[in-house]
Amino acid sequence: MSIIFSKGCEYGLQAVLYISTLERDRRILIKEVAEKLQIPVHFLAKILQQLSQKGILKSYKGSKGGFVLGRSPEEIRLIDIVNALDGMSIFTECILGFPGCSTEHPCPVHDKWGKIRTEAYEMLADETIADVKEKSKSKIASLGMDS
Amino acid sequence: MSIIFSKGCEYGLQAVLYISTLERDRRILIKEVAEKLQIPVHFLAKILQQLSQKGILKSYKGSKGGFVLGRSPEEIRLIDIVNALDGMSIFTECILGFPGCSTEHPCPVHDKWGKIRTEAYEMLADETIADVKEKSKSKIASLGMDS
DNA sequence: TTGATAAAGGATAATGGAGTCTATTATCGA
DNA sequence: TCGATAATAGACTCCATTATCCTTTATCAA
Repeated sequence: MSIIFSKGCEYGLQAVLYISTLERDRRILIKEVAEKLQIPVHFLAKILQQLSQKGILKSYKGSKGGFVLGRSPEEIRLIDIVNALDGMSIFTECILGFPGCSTEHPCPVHDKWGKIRTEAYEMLADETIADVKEKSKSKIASLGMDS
Repeated sequence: MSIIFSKGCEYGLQAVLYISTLERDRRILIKEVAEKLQIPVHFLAKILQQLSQKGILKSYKGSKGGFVLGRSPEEIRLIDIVNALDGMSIFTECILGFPGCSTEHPCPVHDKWGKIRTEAYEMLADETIADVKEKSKSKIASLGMDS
């Protein structure tokens, strides 16, 4: 087993991307997101909750409630979502698991992995959900199809 | 939480790197590796066992037993160890967790992530444990020091 | 042949992520 | 004001990873 992001983080990324493809002011129900993306509702509820607390989403309780983006899509970067849900440890910890991996005491792949990790970081930090809106739309549109 | 490799895979990589820094024909005890790298012995035993079954290590039972490399260090690539312990799913699965992510139905970061993932793969596939032997030595030498 | 050694292997616990369930709180509309 | 709605919040279950323990098997040396 190897993973990049936790399941919750994957779900969170998908959910925010989905919401970003809809009308900006429409309040989206957890249920709708869960059904569209095939995510367990109660689990998704937790995740959207965290994203609300971090300001990435904004939630409204009660009837006519639901979720909207917490700020404009140009101001939500993929890294914000990752940071909110999984934190930044993936960008700081040694890929080989060695303790104290640093410039002074680098692991055998410290430099090469550092370069790749930086690229990954920059990708996530450069891309806003506005940037990928159209790609998100077509990917989500493909989800219903028989695989 | 986000991880690249499982704990077992990290330990396996560290262990093989450690063994590679020692005399080629010396039989290394699990206990020695575990103490040097601060890995739970019994857990490490399982991992070295798997690596033996895959031919990356060779084991000898009984007194004067222990582990040696299963083939020459020039023929053991980091990716071999990863493949033996975690498999290749990290190089095939969608980073956002979308099902059916492919050229036909790419996720929003399919191309960019694909490029980074390929670089990561190539790094692990290029580096043999012979290549990183000296770096392994100095990293492992630094482990005892007070952090 | 026997005792000591060390890996193999199976059974069992502990931990944490993933997922479920239910009660509570806030909001809307009638 | 009341009932319906929907997010919030906490407790709880489940399961895979991580870790531990113990018995068996193989090997060496005396």
